[in-house]
Amino acid sequence: MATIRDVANEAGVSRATVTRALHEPDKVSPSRLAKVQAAIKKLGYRPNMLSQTFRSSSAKTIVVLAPNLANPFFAQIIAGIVDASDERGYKILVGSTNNSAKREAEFIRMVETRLADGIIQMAPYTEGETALLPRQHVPAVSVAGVPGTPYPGVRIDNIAAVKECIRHLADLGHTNIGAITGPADNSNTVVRLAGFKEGLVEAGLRYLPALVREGDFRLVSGFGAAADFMLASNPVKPTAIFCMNDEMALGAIRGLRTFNMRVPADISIIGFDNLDFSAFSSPALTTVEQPAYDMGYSSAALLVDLLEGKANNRNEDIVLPYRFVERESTAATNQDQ
Amino acid sequence: MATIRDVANEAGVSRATVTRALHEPDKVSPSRLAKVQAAIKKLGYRPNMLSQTFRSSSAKTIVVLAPNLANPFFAQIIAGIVDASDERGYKILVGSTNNSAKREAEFIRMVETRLADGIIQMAPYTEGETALLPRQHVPAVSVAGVPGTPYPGVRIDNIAAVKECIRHLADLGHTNIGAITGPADNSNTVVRLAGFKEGLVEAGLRYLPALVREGDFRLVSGFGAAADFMLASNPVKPTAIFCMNDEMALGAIRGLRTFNMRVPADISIIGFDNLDFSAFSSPALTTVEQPAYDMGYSSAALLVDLLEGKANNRNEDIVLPYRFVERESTAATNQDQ
DNA sequence: CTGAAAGCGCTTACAG
DNA sequence: CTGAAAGCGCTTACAG
Repeated sequence: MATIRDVANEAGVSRATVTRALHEPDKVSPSRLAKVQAAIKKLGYRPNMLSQTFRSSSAKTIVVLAPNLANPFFAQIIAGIVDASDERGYKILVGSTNNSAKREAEFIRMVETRLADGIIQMAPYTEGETALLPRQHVPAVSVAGVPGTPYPGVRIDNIAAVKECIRHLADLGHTNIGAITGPADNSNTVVRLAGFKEGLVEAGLRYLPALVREGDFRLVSGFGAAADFMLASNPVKPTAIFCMNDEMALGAIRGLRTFNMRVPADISIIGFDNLDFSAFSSPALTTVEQPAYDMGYSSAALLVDLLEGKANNRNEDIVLPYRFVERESTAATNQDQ
Repeated sequence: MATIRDVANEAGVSRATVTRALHEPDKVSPSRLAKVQAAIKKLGYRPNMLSQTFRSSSAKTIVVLAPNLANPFFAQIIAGIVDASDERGYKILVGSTNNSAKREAEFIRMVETRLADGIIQMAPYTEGETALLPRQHVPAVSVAGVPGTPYPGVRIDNIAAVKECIRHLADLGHTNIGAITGPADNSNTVVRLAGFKEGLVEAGLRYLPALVREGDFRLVSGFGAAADFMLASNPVKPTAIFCMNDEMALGAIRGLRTFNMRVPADISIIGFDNLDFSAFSSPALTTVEQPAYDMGYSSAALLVDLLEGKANNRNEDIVLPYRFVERESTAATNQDQ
């Protein structure tokens, strides 16, 4: 590979002049500029970006910490992050933590060692062994998280969204409203569960732990939780289930079908996220739309602003609007029951 | 940030000794080693990886070129790529090309400028303006592509897989078998269409262009194509449709429902990929399983082997086994028709 | 085992 | 506008 020295020799100028021709061409005399450009072309010169990056000690790179890359909701967010980063000239390094504190620490170290400039953490966990990031002095932004992180985030108002779901169900006449949650230590689970309880109270309903099952945000866990509801000895069965994401809702619908329960005739199901699939399932899923792509886009834009000193560091969350989407999976209580 | 010089001063040794203490500790006397380690700890020293990377002129980074990051099939592949890369000590840079040759060129340049060591291209396009990569001298591997790329790839035997789908349909008594394809210029579309035609021939059936619709691999396009079949003036309607991916198949099922067509009673549907969702849809989708995660994992392992000279460069594809998965969306032809 | 020196490829004051 | 020099932080022969 040709270096700047080769170009300088070829063009008969100094290396400094080559640099200037590259970055501040108007500060170079036309004749030399032409010579340099000819030399660059002749030699097929490309600046060594490893060197540039080292010199400027900025990698122009953002690490995205994702708990689960195969999750389609996260995939949407990442698509938004990548587009915003591209526009701002930043590269995206993917970090799959698998909820391991050790893995997370490695990525934090990448920022400490200048390999990356900042971190976007998707759906950060609550206080647990995976909550390393807050303790480090690393530029960070969370996306699809919850209030109260020590760094700014881009999210929706989860509490309000969940309450709207419960109100919808209560308005349809449901009194035994169940829930399928995410992992108990997940911050979104905690917040949405709070919203669930508040929604119940506002509807004049009681919170019954027997009507709640813990899932892991994946399809199968929704299937299993639904089956568990059907098999439980508890005589009180939910006539409606709020699921903390669409995948579990879709899994639950399928699980219910195994027990010959029709959705929504026998039982109503609500999801959360509004995946593309949710509009095309049978029945189409009633859910809460999170603007995943926009959330990703905004989080990257926010982090870049922070890195470039264009945003105040006041640690305020950007709260994007959600949208309640009523489709076919919810209906009035079945009078036969 | 403390540098190696600070550590050397603090420990009272030379910088070379610090480097050795870091990388070849057994070549350093125990007493100095201890001093260096103490200094590192005291100063909280972390090697500047930008500098290390520059010195060794290897970024230990792989660029993943993805046509569409939000696609769940690709998300699975990426998950595999990331895991394999992590194990081998490589980082993953995400490149969203949006099928733009200009964008693709930028990522190729990253390799040329040493910012990355190689490229994994997902589902590469055929000869078109987006087929820049083959012409460059850049270490590359394709994943989920087709035979004939100028660099090695990890894929399944698409032709055989599609033929198995058609045979399944023919065995069920279908004679009017339609197809919903991907974009016409997509290499997977081209290859699977060839398999479709071969399958028809082997089943003693004729290929009818009127029974083929072009989609774009997304849900809505499957929906639209199905609607188009129903609305077409052509009296010959398919009694079974082979869809080139699961998303379009799921969209098609939904579209058919709009016309009161039941799957599989009135019409059979086959997908391709076997997304998680496909097992949980109603009806559950008959499809071809591509080992997406493994394909991603293998492609990254292969590229790293290539980069490190551990694989011969003979440009042979790794062909992973697919699996035909019969579920509920296919059935014998409806006798009423 | 150890250190002084040179160098990776680029850019940034500095002096002219 | 231009070039010589110094330096970013690290590592690699080289000599001892």
